[in-house]
Amino acid sequence: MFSVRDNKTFNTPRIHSKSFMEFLKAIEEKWQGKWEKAKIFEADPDPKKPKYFITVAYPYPNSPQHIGHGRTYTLADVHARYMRMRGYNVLLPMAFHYTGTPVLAMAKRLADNDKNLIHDFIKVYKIPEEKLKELTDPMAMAWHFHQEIKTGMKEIGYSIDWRREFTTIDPHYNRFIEWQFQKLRQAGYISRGSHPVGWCPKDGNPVGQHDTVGDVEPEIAEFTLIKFKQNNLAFPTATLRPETIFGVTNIWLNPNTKYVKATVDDEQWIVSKECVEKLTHLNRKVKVLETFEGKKLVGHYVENPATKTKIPILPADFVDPKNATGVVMSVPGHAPYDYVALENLGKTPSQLKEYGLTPETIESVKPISLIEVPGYSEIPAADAVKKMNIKEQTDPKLEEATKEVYRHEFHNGKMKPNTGKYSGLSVNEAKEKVKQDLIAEGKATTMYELLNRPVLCRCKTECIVKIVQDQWFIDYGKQEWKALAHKNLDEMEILPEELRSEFNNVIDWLHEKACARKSGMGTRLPWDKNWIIESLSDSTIYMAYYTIVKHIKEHKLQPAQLTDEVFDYVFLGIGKATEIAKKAKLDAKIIEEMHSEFMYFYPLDSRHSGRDLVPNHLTFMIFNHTAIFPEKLWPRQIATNGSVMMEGAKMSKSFGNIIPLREGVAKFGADPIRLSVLSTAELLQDAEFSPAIAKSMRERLERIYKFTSEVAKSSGNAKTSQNLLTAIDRWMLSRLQEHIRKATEAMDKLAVRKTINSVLYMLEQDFQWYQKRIAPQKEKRKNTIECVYRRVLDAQTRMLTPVAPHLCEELWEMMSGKGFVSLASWPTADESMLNTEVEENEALVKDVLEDTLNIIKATGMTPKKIYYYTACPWKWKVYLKMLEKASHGEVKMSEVMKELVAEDDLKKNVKEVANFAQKTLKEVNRMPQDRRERVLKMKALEEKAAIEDAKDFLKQRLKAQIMVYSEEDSQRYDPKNRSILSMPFKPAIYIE
RNA sequence: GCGGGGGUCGCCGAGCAUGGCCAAAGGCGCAGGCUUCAGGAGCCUGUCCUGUAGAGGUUCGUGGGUUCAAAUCCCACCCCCCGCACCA
Repeated sequence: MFSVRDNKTFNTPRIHSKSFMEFLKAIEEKWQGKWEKAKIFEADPDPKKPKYFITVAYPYPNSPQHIGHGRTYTLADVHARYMRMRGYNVLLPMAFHYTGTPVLAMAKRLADNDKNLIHDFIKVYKIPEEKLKELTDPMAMAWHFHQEIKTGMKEIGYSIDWRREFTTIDPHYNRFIEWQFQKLRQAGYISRGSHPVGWCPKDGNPVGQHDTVGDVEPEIAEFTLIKFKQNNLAFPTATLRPETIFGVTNIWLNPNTKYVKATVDDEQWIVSKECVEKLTHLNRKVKVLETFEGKKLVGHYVENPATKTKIPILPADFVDPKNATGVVMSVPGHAPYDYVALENLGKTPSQLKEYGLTPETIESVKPISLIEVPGYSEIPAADAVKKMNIKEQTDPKLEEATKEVYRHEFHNGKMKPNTGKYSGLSVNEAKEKVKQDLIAEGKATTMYELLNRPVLCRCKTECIVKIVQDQWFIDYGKQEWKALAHKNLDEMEILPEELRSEFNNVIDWLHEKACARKSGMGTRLPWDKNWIIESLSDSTIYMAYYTIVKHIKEHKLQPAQLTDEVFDYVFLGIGKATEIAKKAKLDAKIIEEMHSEFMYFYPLDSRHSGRDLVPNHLTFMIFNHTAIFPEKLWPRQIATNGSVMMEGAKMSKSFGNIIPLREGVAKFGADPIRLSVLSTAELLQDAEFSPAIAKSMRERLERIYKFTSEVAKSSGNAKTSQNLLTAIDRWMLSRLQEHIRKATEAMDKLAVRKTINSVLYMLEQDFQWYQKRIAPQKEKRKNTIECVYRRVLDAQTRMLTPVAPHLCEELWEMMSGKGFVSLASWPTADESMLNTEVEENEALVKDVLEDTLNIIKATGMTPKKIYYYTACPWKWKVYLKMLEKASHGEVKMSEVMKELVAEDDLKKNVKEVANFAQKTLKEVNRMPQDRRERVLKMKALEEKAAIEDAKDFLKQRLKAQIMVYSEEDSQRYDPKNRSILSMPFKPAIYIE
């Protein structure tokens, strides 16, 4: 970094970090106030300007936003600010998503005095304790966080048009959603049916991952219940492997838990007591007739419905009454649990007696082999059990053994001849067939159960599966709809592009999505008011609503006035405005205004969100747009970003490592926070945040501020005559163009990290080099140098504005720019200032310095005098000739020499020429073509002049006297005859 | 299982889509020096190995291959992260 202290001409008052923080606070307030007053972010249709419409997924007001959220919003804001500087009429609006149950649930937890929640509210969210009571009202809570989030967005400086703010429970918005759903229904995309869901019987609500203790996703599987019969009494054994029915040797019941005899629909079943409630939730009619312990039935016989053999009921401790029916069929040949349980039983005759079983009964139960698997014996279960050395049926290793056997049998197993018509089928095929056949014959039925149970609801109740009846779905499974979604995606820009394939997959996977629930806030389904549209379904096309909400507010329209016909006209141009207006009792002009504003801003140019919304919200947005709007109004771009890591762990409430955004802004400043969340990672990756990063960003800004204010203070003129510019000035300006080009290219792809890198680091590096280089001439050329400074700072300030708008406004004002830098134009690279020659010359100086330092390092000497000898003209001639040849194919020594010798001036010293050509050959051949071309275009470099020009600088750096000669200079001092070693781009060096 | 992303010099992290000034940017850390009343900060130098002349050697998950040339292209394998829904 440049040192202010080095600039003796400047007399800087030192700003301490603390006071710089105060300074930041002051300018944040100052500029936010000015922006608001000047209404510069309020965008209205302007036919003279191209528009750019950006939206970000609106926040959910159940907690303050933290720095992690800040990344997504900041990125969108940076995008908006950039496009504004590129001359677009940019609209960036914001709203709040009240829909759903979480706020309700949280308010309830607060009312119930949930300790963890209260702790978070007070300690993390810094909510005064006396306010908590107020927040037990869900609306008050939502409103509180809504305001909290909004204030945070203002404090960090987002360029939002707040006139368009709304919430998703505003009655006007409800009307809009009703219209949307009518449209979906008319298009045939709404369906109805029954659907199994994870369910908390206490709360009476579906549970998803976020509703469970430990955030586990309830995994629902369909078990086959095979009915083993004792006369008319059915023992429905629950299994995931119905094909093994041919190997069933017995039935297991847990002897020490409660079972019931019950009427289930039209049959009599034996199931565990716990199973009853589950069956009820699965919509079966259950009536319990009798309750008893499992041991009561041990020793009874039942009939295998597939083989008609009579098999005994035996006791087993591993049987979990809470899993499915609590009745289990035993396949000891292929199920490790059954195998071990049977062995255990055989070894405990005393226990047998207790259940009235004889050793002979057990003896007669032999494993049956029905699947053939390569690499296993007749009895795979036995193999696995032996391999893992499992002795007890309670051994947790049994879980793994089961999986192993299943994996092998499923992929490589074949049904044996004793499986009747399934003989020869793969297990994979037989499984489904057997199941279907048994069900068709009435010998089996199915039951949903959680695979990963126990799953506990946040309220600590164990979850079960419920079949929700007559659930409403949006049917994303429709092929013709998928085709439209693909079409939209194909035409859309996806940032980062890597995620496109994920979108493609999601579009293919999606099927019916339950779109309404019985509880929560939101909009009621217009045709079935018992249902409330859930949050992922009422947030798919609301970007359109931003374009009209301004008018709704302005004209104080009533929800009832927003009829479906009004929306049809506004969004789809259907009907006649005057007629519709009359019917809706509003002014036709208003409808026209809304329509034209919508048509001006739509389609959506860019949609921003976290990448976690790819498989749901973002894809739903695509689908819904294609269902409702004509193709030319489909979204144009999706930009997603990864999350923010806090010291290595994902920042999230459940980890308790969040920093609320407002706190971060207060502590480190708005611009440093903006910079921090965008500079450490590119879109796809997770970004790392830490106070240290924010602090170092702030310090960097502080240095820029200090430096700029010094330059601004000086009388320096922004203009200087071209012919006063020296090589190094031209070099700086040339480099500047390159950095502008790179930063712009990166911004166009929203590679903000790269932009910041160019503007803040790469440009800065060159700028520092420039300052070092001109240091010896500073006084003499003050005016010109300051002019270069100003040019660099002007471009840097503009390019930094989208990420650090507050500081940049301040810098801009200091440098006496006109108006707001937020509205200034983004710099464009001036091709005419690109200068390869000065860049090559400067590279030469750098190389020379580096080589010299390397020699000093290797020899350990302290130089007094350093001599440089630049290559003589004939070497350059040979070099360029060889380059020329090399650009047409590989150069061969013999060929080159032939040509070279033909030249009169080279003929004289053939030996030296050959020697030099030999040395150059490799370099010339391996040089990349674009560089060859560049060098050939420049011809020979004025090396001597270039080094001569940097003499003062080298002297200062190397603390030695510098002499520069041309190789052929007759006056040269060259005791060791080093000069002969000189090559183009590589002067010879002699150090004394 | 299906799908997506990724493995780089102590750490973080560029570069790889357009192979070649790549021993590989930058930051952090570490070591030495300077500046400073001090704290912080700043500045300079070094930080894979070897080397008393600008050099050489070995590196970019593992193993192959393509090429005059591979961190970069191709193939196989190993390892890590994320998503799979009814919920924001």
